[in-house]
Amino acid sequence: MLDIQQLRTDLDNVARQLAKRGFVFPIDAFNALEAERKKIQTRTEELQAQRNAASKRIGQAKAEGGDVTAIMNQVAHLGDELKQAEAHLDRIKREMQAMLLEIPNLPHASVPDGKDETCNVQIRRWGEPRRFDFTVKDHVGLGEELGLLDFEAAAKLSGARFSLMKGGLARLHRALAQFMLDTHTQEHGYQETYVPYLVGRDSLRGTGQLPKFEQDLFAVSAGGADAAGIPEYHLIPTAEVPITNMVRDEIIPLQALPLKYVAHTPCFRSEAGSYGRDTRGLIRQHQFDKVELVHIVHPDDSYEALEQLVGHAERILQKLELPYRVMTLCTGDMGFSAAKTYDIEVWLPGQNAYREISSCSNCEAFQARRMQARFRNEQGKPALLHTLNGSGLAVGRTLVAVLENYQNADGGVAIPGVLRPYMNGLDQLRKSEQNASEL
RNA sequence: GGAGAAAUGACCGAGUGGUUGAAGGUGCACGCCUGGAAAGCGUGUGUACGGCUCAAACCGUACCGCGGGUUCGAAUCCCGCUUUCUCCGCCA
Repeated sequence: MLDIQQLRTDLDNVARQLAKRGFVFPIDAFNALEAERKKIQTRTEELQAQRNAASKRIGQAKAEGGDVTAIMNQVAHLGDELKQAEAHLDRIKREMQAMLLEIPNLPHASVPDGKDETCNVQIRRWGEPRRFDFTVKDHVGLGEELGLLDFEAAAKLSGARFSLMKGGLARLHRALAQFMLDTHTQEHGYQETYVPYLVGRDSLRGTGQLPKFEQDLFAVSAGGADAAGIPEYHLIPTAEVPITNMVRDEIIPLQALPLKYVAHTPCFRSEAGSYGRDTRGLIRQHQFDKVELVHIVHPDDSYEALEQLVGHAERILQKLELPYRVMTLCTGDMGFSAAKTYDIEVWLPGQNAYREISSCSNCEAFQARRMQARFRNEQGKPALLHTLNGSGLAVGRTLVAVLENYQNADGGVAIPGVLRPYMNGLDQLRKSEQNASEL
């Protein structure tokens, strides 16, 4: 949510900045609503003041045993008008709030202009894609030929965009998540958290998924779908939601900052509107695991924190020796809540392309304002925090990257060195039946 | 799922219709005192929104879990909800 004060005083500039990300600010509607708000609020408060003054006099008169009917008559007519004014003001405030909740964050000055992902800017590259002297397979071919990846079974159980892994592959998937958690907690100073996978609407509003992106979420109601108009819970689309909302309606003491949390969770996304995209394989699933990093920081420190955050995510790929590049997203490609976003894209030999494996964003005070997430500043006054989040990393996509980058001519897949301790020492996924049962 | 109890400021805690933003205490800040500290004494100590302002001061409004209602007036009365605790049932 943007600062209403800023909208009142600097509207044209705000509208111009939002236009860069393809958002058309309803200037006229806003101004009209704001003018009405001012008028009605002034009137309402005036009436309230009259009522309060009269009531006070009634109290005094009664205490002195005086006659009260004269004042009562004076104030009698106020009731209806006041009630009407209050209702009107309430309506306007709701309307204003609804408008505010639909407006995306302002892009930071350092974000490149552009309409879509073709305008993103590469800022660095790490590692060289390996050269293969055989025809590479993609992760689907590899996983299915190993007998460890079964999309048919997943489709039978749940439908499209679900996956089922077995044996060494399922173990590798778990190993990746463990490895990421261990690295972030032991080397990068994050506190591990275990969080709910079902969250309420307030939480989703806080981080910006609601009200605008309801169709991207899965809703859950106790007692089944028939029970509900408004669903009780939503499955988290990312651990960013539960983790960041830990500070909702809180005032964090200055010396507690920065807060750095990591969680490994499944994520659930409806992928509405992505029909036909990435239909093959593990890249785009309704359910996937992710290790998520969240920073809750002092506003002065948030851009430094963003650089650290990206570095922490990159560190995972470096340890796995997977080539990647870091992109600054342009204004037109950023998510709703972000002021600045870096995407990390990993090299996938099966697609002969770099594909997103992490997205790290500074949301500045955008989420904090929605959440009323504050800290007590140097003057002892509550002030809005800045929130950041980033994948560190998407586990499923990392698994894809390992399979494709570490494949051998015989269809086997080497286990990256850092993962072997998590794999009971196994150094290779082989095309043998035993493979699965050895573990 | 059933029965009961509770929810007040940073914290504890008083307050069953009338100058209550809210007694008292703790904590915190500042001052006095002291060689220094403690104790003691004094003063102060919420947030949000709006008006007027360059700004501050000032003024107004709202806020005692949340949402409604009754009333000239609600922390206080009524209704609904949420959360926490206790007991019973069920359960990984």
